[in-house]
Amino acid sequence: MLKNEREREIINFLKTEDGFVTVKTLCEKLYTSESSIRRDLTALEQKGIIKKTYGGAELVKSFSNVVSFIKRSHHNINEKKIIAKKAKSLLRDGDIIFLDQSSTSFYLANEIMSDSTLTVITNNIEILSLLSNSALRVISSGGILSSENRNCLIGADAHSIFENIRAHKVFFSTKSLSEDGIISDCTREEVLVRNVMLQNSEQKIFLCDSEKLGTKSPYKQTTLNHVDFLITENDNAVIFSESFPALQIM
Amino acid sequence: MLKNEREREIINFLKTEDGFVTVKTLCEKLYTSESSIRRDLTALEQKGIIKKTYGGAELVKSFSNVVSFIKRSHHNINEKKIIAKKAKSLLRDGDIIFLDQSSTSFYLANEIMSDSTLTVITNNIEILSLLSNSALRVISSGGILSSENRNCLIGADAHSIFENIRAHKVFFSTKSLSEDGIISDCTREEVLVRNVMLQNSEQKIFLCDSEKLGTKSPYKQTTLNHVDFLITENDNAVIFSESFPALQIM
DNA sequence: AAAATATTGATTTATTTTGATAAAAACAGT
DNA sequence: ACTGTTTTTATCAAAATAAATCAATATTTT
Repeated sequence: MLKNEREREIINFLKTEDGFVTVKTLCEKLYTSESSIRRDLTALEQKGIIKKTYGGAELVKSFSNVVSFIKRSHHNINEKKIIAKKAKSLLRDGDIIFLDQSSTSFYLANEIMSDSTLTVITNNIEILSLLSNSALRVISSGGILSSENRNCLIGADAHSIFENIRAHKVFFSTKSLSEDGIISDCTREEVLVRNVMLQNSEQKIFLCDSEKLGTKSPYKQTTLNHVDFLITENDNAVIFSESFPALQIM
Repeated sequence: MLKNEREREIINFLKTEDGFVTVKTLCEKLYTSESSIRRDLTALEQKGIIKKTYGGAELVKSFSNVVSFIKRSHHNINEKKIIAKKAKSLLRDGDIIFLDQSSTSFYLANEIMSDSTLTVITNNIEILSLLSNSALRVISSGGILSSENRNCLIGADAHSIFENIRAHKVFFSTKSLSEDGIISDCTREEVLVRNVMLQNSEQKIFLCDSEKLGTKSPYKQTTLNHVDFLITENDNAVIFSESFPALQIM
């Protein structure tokens, strides 16, 4: 692996992890020696992108737009990455996809960064920032920056993009999936915009780490019988296969 | 295989891949020697299309690393911060403002992060990311992620937000301001969306670090007689006070 | 067709990058 | 403050890549 390539990977790593990596981790992930990693890190530090610390490096804080989304708490990162990998396997060349405001969608965005045949439409500003470093065709919804999560766009202007584009697939995730197959979430406005995505997409793919399973949230999004794929990181979701025979579980 | 044919293929390769290829890969894919590939690469580099790196080459426009953005934003950083501070002094409580896709606007956004009475409308995704960490009311345009700069939204969906909101002030910046007062920029789509901002704002405030002074770019944005304020980091702009008596220079 | 010019790939030479090692520095626990 | 461990820095030879050179081939011009 070349220096150039590594530097990009390192930045990417910092962005998708919590803004910090150890030298060791980088060695393992990038299959290279400590020396090289250290040299890369000093180079990146001189460019002002990262800050070396004892044992590793972190993204510089001053460029909050590069870092912004890292501050947000992403839980169950590993589960979400597994789900993202599975979700990726459903994609075909040339697909037009909606990615919702969930963090799981963000990890999917990360997986597809180099699939330049795809078109991504999203209201998730973390995804927008991330994919601004890719060659993908990206379309953002407009709208009001959600006052609750501050990571997505909502309101009428957010709806209009999804109303006017027909997607092959929508990938989405919410807070809760109850035993009876009701998918629900916590904020009304976000449910509304996600609904528009669901209505205007041929396939609906629900990304659901098993922690959500068996929980309930105030605002109903949809039910599993309207969903084509249910992707979890393990096999816990098979309980739905009886009640929803048409649902494909991955 | 002929030279220009190869060059085309190389560019094509860079565009469809990750924005980076190794010399080796090119040798294999194009069935030719390292020497030829290297010669092609140096030629393409001189044309300014690619940038050679150890082991390969990358697209120059390449967004694909964060570096490009940081470089851009770091250019004349102090001047831009001075301008941003001056611009901030024009703001009143409750103002609704348009911030354009320029990096100078980004620094203004940085200055106003704690003024929670303001409403910001922008097509600059860096500003969007930044202000997602603030308490400001923020509205984003929709649109296509610009393929050139990868830092802003363009196209019809970008226009519509600015068409439907009337702002108190628009803060904007472009590549060039010539001696005769013509403000111009490099990409047509960006000029267009900025135009909509200008049309729908009461006051028009041009942020212009003095390096832009006396230069010209292909696409005309507007002229100084349509501008209310011209803000620079020093006094170089006073030369315009005679020709444009209505213009306020800061 | 011959001459002039440009392009190619092989070879050699120079430069950059790499990984290993040892010594210095930073850290953690006592 | 001392000790053992981990991490950093500095250095160097080996490996990988780039640049320069040149004869052979291809292309264009005359």
